Amino acid sequence: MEMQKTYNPKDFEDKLYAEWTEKNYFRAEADPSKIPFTIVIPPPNITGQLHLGHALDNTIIDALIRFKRMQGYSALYLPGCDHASIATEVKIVEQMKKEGLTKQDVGREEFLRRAWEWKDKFGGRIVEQLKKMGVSADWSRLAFTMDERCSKAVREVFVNLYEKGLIYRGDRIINWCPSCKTALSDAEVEYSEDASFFWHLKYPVKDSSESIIVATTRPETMLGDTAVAVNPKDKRYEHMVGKTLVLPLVGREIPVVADEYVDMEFGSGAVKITPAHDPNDFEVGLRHGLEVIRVMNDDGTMNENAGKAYEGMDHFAAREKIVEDLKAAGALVKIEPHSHNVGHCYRCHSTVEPIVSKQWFVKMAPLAKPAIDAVVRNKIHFTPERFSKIYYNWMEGIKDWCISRQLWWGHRIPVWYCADCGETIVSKTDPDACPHCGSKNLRQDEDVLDTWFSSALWPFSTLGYPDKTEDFDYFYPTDVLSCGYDIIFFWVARMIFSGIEHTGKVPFRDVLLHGIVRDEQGRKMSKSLGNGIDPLEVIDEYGADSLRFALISGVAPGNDSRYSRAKVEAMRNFMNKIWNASRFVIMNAEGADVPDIREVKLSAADKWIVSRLESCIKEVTLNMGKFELGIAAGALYDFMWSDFCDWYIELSKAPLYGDSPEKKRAALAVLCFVLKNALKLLHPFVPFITEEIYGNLPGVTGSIMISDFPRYDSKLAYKKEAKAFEGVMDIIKTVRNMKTSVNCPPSKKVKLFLASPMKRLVSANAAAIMKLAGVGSIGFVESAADVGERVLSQVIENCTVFVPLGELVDIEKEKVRLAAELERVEGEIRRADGKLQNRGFIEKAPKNLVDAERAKLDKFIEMKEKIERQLQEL
RNA sequence: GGAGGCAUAGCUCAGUUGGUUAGAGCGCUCGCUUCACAUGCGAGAGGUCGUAGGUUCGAGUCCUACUGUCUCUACCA
Repeated sequence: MEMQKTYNPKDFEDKLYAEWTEKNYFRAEADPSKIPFTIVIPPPNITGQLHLGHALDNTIIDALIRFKRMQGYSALYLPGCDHASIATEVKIVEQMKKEGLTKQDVGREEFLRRAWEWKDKFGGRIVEQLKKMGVSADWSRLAFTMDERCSKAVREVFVNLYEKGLIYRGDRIINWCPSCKTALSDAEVEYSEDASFFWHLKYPVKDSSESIIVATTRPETMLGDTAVAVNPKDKRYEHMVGKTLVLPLVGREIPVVADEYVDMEFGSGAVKITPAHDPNDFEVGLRHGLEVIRVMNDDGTMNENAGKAYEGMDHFAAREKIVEDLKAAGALVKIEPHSHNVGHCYRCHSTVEPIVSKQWFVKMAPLAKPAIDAVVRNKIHFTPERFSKIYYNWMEGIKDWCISRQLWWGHRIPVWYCADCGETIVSKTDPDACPHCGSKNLRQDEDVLDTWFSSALWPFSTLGYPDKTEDFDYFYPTDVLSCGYDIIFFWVARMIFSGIEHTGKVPFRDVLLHGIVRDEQGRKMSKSLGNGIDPLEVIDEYGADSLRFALISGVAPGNDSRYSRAKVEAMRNFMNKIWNASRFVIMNAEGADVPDIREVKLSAADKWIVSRLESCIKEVTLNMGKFELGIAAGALYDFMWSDFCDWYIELSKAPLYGDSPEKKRAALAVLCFVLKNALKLLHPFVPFITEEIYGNLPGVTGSIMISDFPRYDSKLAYKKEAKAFEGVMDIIKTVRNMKTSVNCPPSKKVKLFLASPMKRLVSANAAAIMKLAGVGSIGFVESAADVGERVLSQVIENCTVFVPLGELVDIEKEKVRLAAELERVEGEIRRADGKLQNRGFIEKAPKNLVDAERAKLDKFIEMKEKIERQLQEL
């Protein structure tokens, strides 16, 4: 088959993916003769399309999966999507708004119909995007958080937790989004420093001329005040404690209480207490038995408790009016600018109102303890390690998890209330009648569960839990969990305690965290900035492999990275390089009989590249194991481009186009051997191009994705030979350098003279030296004088290089250059000598390092002598 | 308030348990119609590794403080 001159991924990416799918290569079997290796996808939200963060996620995971699959594991990449309760619901509400409809207009049933329609559309789109990326996921196991399997797990878990007393319902302060009209968990609130004001209010003491001043950032909540608190140690207010105040505008009589919570240094040292609308005040209220008066409705408007003047007003409007009225009543002391942290809904960004509400909660303390333990005892390991500290920090201070949401899209809470006897029924299956009174008049809880409640079960709900399925037995616990560090709390932590609690096992052994993919200027990609990148567009322009390699190279675990078109372009160039190198090999191998490298006599250059390949195998394998994919990718980039293309392919041209059939056979054998193995090493990162080329290699059958990953072979390491051959390479580099330094065109052939003990090696590689350095003849001499012309000379390890360049040589310039060189070498001698003079170094450093340093010193001393001789001869 | 990250070439970043003369890509300079590739080839310039101490035979790497910067987290009304 003819290969195109340039790499054109569109010619084969889709075709190969279809072939892989058709041949069922992605399917992982519960095969007892193999070791399982499992990763579950961080399920993308069905709210929209994939972005570069997903692309990074999936590149990392797919690389690990393909690597393990090639190593003989039964590698399962389990794909799926998340229903993303609140996020999707927001989208659907928006969509309906365009039609002039609200949730209430269409009703629950129709709303859910629309949501499923949305799911089918976007879920399908996400799957297509993942396929474009080349992800080798087992689509036969495609999961969705609201499918039957996962929903069954949700009910199982809810009921079990309830029965263990770990789920309860109660009135607590929660975060309320007035726009989404639902409760939010603490994790779903984002704080930002907003400019606002501090309103100082004066509350008079009953039947007295005294008053107390309090400051607030939310004056409208004063309607719900049921006390004023001061610090018990505060001398200023000692006499006030126990007195009664008259709440302005309302006229309610409220006590002054003493509570440690109050910071004497802050504000006036007196705090108005609104138990219904502030988490701290709620706690104070509990301690002092204060009344809880809600003055706001769920939609953020004031309710009847706020009084007729404000009822029905939005709280922001009410705020203005209340401030006006307070001012008129003489209760407003002053207003000062103040910036403070305000919570916002993570989906719609409205200001979150803390309010008292009846919600379902998960009791966290008993769940957090074993989850912390699992990481402490290294049953789960974080990469990078530092994230375990962040995990501990959060887990140790965790509060109960509010799991009920006043939404429709999601898992409906499996709780029913009997209208006749008031019984609460919590059940895995829908009950027909009240077990207490037999009434059929049951009403299911209206609310759904936090979307993260089902995500928390993902590693086992997708594998069949609670049923004891073959998949569950074989693939669970999973091996690696890879995702961005931004969802440690939302997801990773919750999977850990859920896995331990419900399956008795940690859900995965390794957590591999990556950073955020930012834009070229280092900004987060976001809708509002319009700086998001669609992976599909990048793939369309450069191919999936280029994108994958760009995302993964130069990136360390846990570190943020920047996306730039230039980076992708550079990697596209690398793909083109691989493509053309392969084209070179295949063209030369065409029609020839390519032997195994063990059947041919290897040249020094051959042994060198094979040696380089072996160390590359070692480095890639090692770093894949440590999740250092960036390092592995970098090693491959260097090996492929520098070692294989720039050096070996050029070196191979001499035997390839020479007149010895034996040497040609050997070179061909090595070219094919090295290329084939390099492609295998590259395959986990760039699956398409490697598969396409692999199929064109002579004598190769089958797919690269199910071939064996290369194993380091010490018999092919050729350490000594490789090192020796580097001497030849140094000669070539030196000659090139010399020619450039006198503006001699590379194509102009020069005569080369060497004073070298490596005479045999040089002679054996004369053809390569002549070709790569642009040399016409090679001679051996003792010193520059033997050449008999004006020469440039350069002392390198084991060798002095002389190139007669006649008139081009400027003696004075040459003297300066040599003097500089001498200085450098002398510097090295001082450094090495200093080290060796140091008794501590000799005694404490490893012996091989000391020996190496001695050898180095000898080498530099020899070089110094030679350079001095050159200078003398000039 | 608490915690964590980052600071290395003009730019973007690697640098594995401390150990050769600190690397890459992009950019820059010079030279190349070399029969795989100009999405290329060769040569080169460019860094006292944020500052100050410390540990060590040895520090870009470990410790402490400081400066700058980013992020997470938290109940200061």
